[in-house]
Amino acid sequence: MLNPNVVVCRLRKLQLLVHYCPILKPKTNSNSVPSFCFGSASKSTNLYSLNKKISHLVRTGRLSEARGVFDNMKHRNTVSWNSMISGYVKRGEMGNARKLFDEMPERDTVSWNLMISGYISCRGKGYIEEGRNLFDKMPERDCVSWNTMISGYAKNGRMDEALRIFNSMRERNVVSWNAMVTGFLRNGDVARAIEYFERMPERDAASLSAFVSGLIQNDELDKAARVLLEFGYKDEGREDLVHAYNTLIAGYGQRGRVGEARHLFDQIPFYGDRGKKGSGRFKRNVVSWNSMIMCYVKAEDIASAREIFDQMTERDIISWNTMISGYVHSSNLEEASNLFGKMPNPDTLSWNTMVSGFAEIGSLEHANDFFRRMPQKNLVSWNSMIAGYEKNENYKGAIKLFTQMLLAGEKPDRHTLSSVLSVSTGLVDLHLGMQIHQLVAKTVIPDVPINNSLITMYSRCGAINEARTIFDEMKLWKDVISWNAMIGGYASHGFFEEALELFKLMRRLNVRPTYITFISVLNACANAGLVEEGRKQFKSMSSEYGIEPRVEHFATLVDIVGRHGQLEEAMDLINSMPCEPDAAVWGALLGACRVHHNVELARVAAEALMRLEPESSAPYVLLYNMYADAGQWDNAAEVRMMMENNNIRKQPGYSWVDSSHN
DNA sequence: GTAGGGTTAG
Repeated sequence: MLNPNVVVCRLRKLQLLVHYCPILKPKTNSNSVPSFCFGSASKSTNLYSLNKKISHLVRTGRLSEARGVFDNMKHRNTVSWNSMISGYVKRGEMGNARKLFDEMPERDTVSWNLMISGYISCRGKGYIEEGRNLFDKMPERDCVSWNTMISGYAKNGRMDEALRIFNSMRERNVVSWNAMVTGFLRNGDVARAIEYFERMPERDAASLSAFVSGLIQNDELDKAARVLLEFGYKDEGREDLVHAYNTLIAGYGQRGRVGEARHLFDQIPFYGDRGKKGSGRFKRNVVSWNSMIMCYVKAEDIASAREIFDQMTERDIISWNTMISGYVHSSNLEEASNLFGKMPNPDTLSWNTMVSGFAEIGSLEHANDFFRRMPQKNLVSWNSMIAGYEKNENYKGAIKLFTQMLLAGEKPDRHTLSSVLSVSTGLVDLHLGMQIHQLVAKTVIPDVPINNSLITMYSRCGAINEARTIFDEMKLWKDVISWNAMIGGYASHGFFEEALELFKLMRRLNVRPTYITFISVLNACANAGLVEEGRKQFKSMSSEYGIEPRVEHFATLVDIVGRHGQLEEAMDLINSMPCEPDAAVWGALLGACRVHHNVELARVAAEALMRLEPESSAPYVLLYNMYADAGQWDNAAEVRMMMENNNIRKQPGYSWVDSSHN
């Protein structure tokens, strides 16, 4: 067993570790530079190839290696500095970028633009202002600088500022217009996006695909389709017009409209033929095929997905990964493994798909095997494996891996933290949960799901006031899960009035309850002995909200009315059930019969239980005791005989029986 | 090496 105190102690240390050194110091690698001498003839070629090397390393995310090369260069030009700066900018390490920018001997337009872009695209205090500051100070601004400002403001939701920049530009190019259209769409202003799209003096393929993609993000799928039909031919034909079509195919797929996606996919060759001589020529590319696979995968039509996949003459890594994920999502890990074995160069994403696939179906050994063997892990790899342990209730494994992850220098994100919060909930370990809560506060901006996990954790651990604090702090940013977690927390900890009070508030605020809400509400009624209220809530479920009661709701209502002595009503309820009553339902009835000494009905309930759970001794024992209490010794003896005949041994504890009789 | 657009994993 894992000692919780040890875990807490270890976590506290690791927390400090994460807090004080979130990112490993860049390793400088002097061996990565060839040690031949730099003659004047080879100087420029060396400079060129080293610059290329830096940009390659930066592109592949190997920033510390790039820095190593950079530091060891004898001669650098502006491109060397700019490449290095771009690496830091891409990672959002503006401090490091700024240091280089300040140190570099000569800055060109690209250097300034890089810094401006880094600052203004960063969500963070003061960054946008600093970007603006540099923009204002910049000696010779080019079109890229202006466009950077537009898209930066747009990314941060400040379309008013973006517009001001746009309006003060003397010369705009197509990118300026595209950035405005994209900005409006990103901020949900479809009307103005349309206006600007129509006002554009010229449009290129990017204008069209950006517009289409933005419309789709705003759930304007049909508008997007119309735009494509209207402008798709007319516009100067560029091969990359297919981008826009690919977007729409994927958009259809995302919303389950596979038929339309397929239609568009099939039409592309015809669109391409329209302007056969000269313009308007484009054809399906690998992304079109991949998107089509994805559509079928989303629609859980794996056979069709495979058909597309098999028809492809050229596949890229995304084709393979999408197809594999299709098999993973349909729990066909055999075929997924088969494809994984066949694919040319599986990348981290491929490995992650396999890890999460096996974890999802509960094969932790296989998941772990893939996880251990993968050549390169990323945050998703760790998260998938940790989530796998958590979902399969291997909490010890989850915590162990989480610890290893922190030790490996990987910084947890909301996915990690949400998993380990669930671990705390599963272990009902308040101390662990509080530690994770602190980590949450330091690491992420809490969103609704994370707050919900916190509410669940605190309420499950009995810290109902802490749960309520989080709940109240969420203000308007609650969803139905938040309400369910809080109401459920109250109901399961004996705060029935609070549970029902909160439920009333929820209804007043027009939050639609779910079947889970009603389980808690009925539970509260049951435990508070509120018979009439219970009946009323049960009825309102279907009459007011159209939620058909499930077996859990019936079980609770049977418990409510049964315990109140309304055994006939309880039996009628069972007979009226649209689904098969389960052990919980019959158990509730049996418990009620015991309290109210109704041996006849008890026998019915007990026999049903014997059928449903042939191994369990509980119904026999209960029935025996009831007959004995009633002095019906013949019947009691009969039950004992049945027990012996069926080879049932008495075992302690029956969870479904009324707790007061346990 | 800098500005706008398409497909895959938790």
